Parts: sequence; structure tokens; C-alpha cells
Amino acid sequence: MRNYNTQQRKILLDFFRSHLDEYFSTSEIIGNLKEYDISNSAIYRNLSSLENDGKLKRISKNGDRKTYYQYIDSSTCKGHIHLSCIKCGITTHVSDRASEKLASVLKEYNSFTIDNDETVIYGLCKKCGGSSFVLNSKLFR
Amino acid sequence: MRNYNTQQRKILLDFFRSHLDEYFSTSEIIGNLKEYDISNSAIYRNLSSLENDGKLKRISKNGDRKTYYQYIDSSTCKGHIHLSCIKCGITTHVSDRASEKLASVLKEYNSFTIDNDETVIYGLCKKCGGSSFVLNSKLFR
DNA sequence: GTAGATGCAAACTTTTTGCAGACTG
DNA sequence: CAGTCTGCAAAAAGTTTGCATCTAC
Repeated sequence: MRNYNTQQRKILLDFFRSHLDEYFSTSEIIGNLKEYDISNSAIYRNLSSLENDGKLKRISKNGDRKTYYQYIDSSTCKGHIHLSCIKCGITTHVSDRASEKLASVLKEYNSFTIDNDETVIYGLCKKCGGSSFVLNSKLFR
Repeated sequence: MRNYNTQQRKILLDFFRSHLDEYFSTSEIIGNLKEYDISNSAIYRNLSSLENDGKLKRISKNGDRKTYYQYIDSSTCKGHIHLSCIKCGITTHVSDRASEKLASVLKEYNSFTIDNDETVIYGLCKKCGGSSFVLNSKLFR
């Protein structure tokens, strides 16, 4: 029941590792890997198994019905809450110090135990925070 | 370009309003509405338009590739961060006081501006927080 | 009356699966 | 060598669309 490190799995991991902090829809992944020797079924099967292994995270965006995946670098991601910018799409992590504060606030006020690995907080990153922009035909400020 | 309050739209809204705090996959919705007079295309078209109107929120769960929807009661949900229990699936809201604290922590430590309406925090609710359980063949404590 | 919604069936898109052959450890 | 994985093609599942008809306002 152990994973084999096949060519196709390597191709997928290489792709994601060269695009840290970005997410891709399944069809984008298929498109990006067209030039490589990998079948769609291998892509689907590996996406599932990598997600299961915690190496990829599945994401849903507002406005479309697609499935997105993002690489999870266990050394930097494991146990860290993700911050995803709804403008530029870049993902970063909540600092440890801040994570502790968030956890204690939720515990104290709502008796809720946050699961850092499962949680993605959406909003505007430092760079995008100041300017207004259009997403899904709506104006955000 | 204004929405008509059709029978089919009412059926959908009634269904969601009688299941506040729960989410459903598209196929579950179709299954639940089998007995009513509503076609699949009307379901799909209404789900999209209701999502667009902010009356429904689309959710993705770990482990499957389905699309889930949950009702957003604008009076209680608008502007409130959601808390979703990964054990029982029930959704609640972060209290206003706590929301402000969360926002300021993220701003201060990560220069990140949280979007309350887009964010769902996953973890264990008050009731489920104490006990261990199995999800997707994994043991959680 | 008219803009907008519905149902139906067909077209698409996306994802899964069975199986024989190929590859990994 | 044994257990896994792959490609292929077919099937299944999920979603969208065109069009004639119907409904809401």
C-alpha cells in the first residue's frame, strides 16, 4: 500500500514545486502537462493520492465550479493557517505568534478549536490591501 | 435583469431555509427535491444565481470532489466569519467581538485584511471539541 | 405584453473505472 | 518477483445550453 515514486508522480510534483504559492484547476494542470508523458487518468489518480497524502490541498473559489489544487510544502505549511489573497491569488502563512492568538480568541469567545491545516483565510494581502479591484464583475475596495 | 420569484426558486430557498447551518452537495439537493416540480436545469441555474446574489455559499470539503452549497442568512451571516465543524458539519458564526480581534491580529502580524464573508474557519465546535473521531479513514483527536 | 424562467433533450466537461501491459522497489 | 501504477478507451457523473413554451410582474 506504499506509493511508488513513478515518473508521472514526479512530473506532477515537479510542476507544483516550481509553482509554490499558486493554485491550479484540474484542467489547467492537464493543459500545463500536455507536453509531458502523462495520461489524464494518471493525473487524476495522482492528484487524489497526493491530496490524500497531504501534499496537495484542494481549494474552491467563488464564482466557478472548478476544482483547484495547491502544493503543500510540509516544512512550511504543516500546522500553519493559510492566507489566500482574493485579488492576486498568492498564498502565505499566518505567523506562529499570530496563530496562537487566533486560536485562543476562537477558544475563548466561541469555544471553537481551530484546525490550522484545514483553514484558509481569504482577504487582501499586504500588496493588494490598498487598492480596489474587480472580481467576478463586482467591485471590491 | 431582475430575478423573478418563481416557484422553482422558492422551492430551493424553502429547502435551504428549512436546513439552516447545513450544507448539501448538488446531487443531494437534486435528490431532496425529487418530489417537487423542478427540473435539474432549473436547479443548476438557480443555484448559480442564488450564489451570485450571495444567498448561497459554495463550499469544498476535503476528500471528495463535490460541490456543496449552504444557505446564507443575510441578517445573521453577512459580514460574519463562518466556523465549520469538521466532525458534525454544523456551521456557526464568530462573534463580533472576536471578529474584531481576529482582524486586528492578522493586520498587525501579517498585514492581511481578512474578508469575513469569504472565510470559513474549520475545526471542532464546542460539542465536538472533546472527543476523538474518524474522518476519511483518519483518526482525529 | 415582455423580460425572464422553465423543461427537455442534446451536447459538453469532468472524473472514474476495467483491464492488459509496464514499471518500481 | 510482487505489488503498484499507467495508458487507453469506455462509462459514468456532473453541468451547460438552445429552443419552444410558460410565468411573473
